[in-house]
Amino acid sequence: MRNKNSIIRLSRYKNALRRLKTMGFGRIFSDNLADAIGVNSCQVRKDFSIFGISGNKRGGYQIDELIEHLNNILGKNIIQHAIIVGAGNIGAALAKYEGFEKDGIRIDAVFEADPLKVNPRADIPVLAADDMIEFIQKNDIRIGIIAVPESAAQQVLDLMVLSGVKGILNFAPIRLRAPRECVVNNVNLVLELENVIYFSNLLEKALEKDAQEA
Amino acid sequence: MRNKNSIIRLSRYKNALRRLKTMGFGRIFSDNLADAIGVNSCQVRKDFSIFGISGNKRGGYQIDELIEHLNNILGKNIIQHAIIVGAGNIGAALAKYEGFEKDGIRIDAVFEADPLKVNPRADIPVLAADDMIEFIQKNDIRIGIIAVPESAAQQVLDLMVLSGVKGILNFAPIRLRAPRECVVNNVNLVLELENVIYFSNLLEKALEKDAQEA
DNA sequence: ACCTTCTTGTGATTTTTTTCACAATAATTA
DNA sequence: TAATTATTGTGAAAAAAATCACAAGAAGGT
Repeated sequence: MRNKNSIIRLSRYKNALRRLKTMGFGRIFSDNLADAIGVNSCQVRKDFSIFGISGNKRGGYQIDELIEHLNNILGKNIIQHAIIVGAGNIGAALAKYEGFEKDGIRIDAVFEADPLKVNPRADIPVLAADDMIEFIQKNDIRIGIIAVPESAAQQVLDLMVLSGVKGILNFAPIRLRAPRECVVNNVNLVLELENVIYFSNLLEKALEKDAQEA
Repeated sequence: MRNKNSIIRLSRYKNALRRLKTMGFGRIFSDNLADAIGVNSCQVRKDFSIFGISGNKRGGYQIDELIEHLNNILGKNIIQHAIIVGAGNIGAALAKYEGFEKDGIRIDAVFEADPLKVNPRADIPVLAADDMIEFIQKNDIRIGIIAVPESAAQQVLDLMVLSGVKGILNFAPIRLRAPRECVVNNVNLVLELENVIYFSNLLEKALEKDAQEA
């Protein structure tokens, strides 16, 4: 785990590679890939170097091999099973999102506290929250997605961990506490948007200033 | 812009502060705040120092003042108007998400290419994609959210920029090209989940190894 | 077969970010 | 009011990440 960011980039590379492949490329150079994800080419080579991926001097990298290699590193050559907790806006959208399946991630079920939203016959079944622990244990689920309100999030996490979940993607806008043996990754939508607002304001001010000085 | 991460943390602080306030706190120390968002206390003080926020030695920080100050820095003392393009799973969920409004971000409209999904009378109106440029210009919209498929994303960005949008939050899983005067922030849900999978696998292997060695 | 050209792979360097450590100082207590 | 204690604010140090720069080695040309 030499660099936490490099692993995020590996996923990006894989994405870009898939696109480049459909565009007809069979091999690729570090600078093409760098362009595609917006970093510089040594970054690409260094990332590959860290994970022991090697190419061919002057010949670049074979795309198929590269994707295979990345999938191995990312644990994507086996289908990954996950559940979502919370069938609200975000939870429901994630359940319907096709992007996961395409990437070897299967959402096995959604869990929801509101009995009116429970629907075991849906394409992806929406089950009662009380059945979560049993489901996780029976199906050996390792990955959970939390899409419940802030106030319920910690409790959901605790139950997941208790049942054996090892990795959690959390959409509740709050920092959750998890034991060492469980990884938590947070996505905070408001925060991402605030970030855009801040930097675009900043940029606008900087450009105005430049214009005045010129 | 001394440190790109510090601005992200400012949003997190603000979030935590709101929570701490509802819990009855009136003032706060750097180590409480650090705990709340999971960093160490010098980080908090250094972040504040960078943005000229100061507290009271031994007295800590007044929460109300601090929130006010953060809102100023983040440009959140004025309501920020934004639009969403794409009324699919993600776009629709974002439109319904209450988190934005609470934070002074108003979604003024959603734009959608599919005429069947257009509904100008919805709570947040869903308008025809062709009307986007005019809407952005008339309403002086600066912030756009892209929630369309990968294949349409670049085109949407280009139109937004052309119309005057200065900051974009992109949910399409692709790197978009934007001119210097427009900030783009990417959220890639599959990638976030892959990250969880990678690190939880890694952790599990590491723990197994520890157990064997012990 | 040799020369030229292009691209990888990586140690060294630079830049960025985080953490340390402690002087300065406000609140609290005696 | 003086002594004590807790907490800030920040330069300096350490750690982490990105970039440079170039030797090594394939591919293609002559």
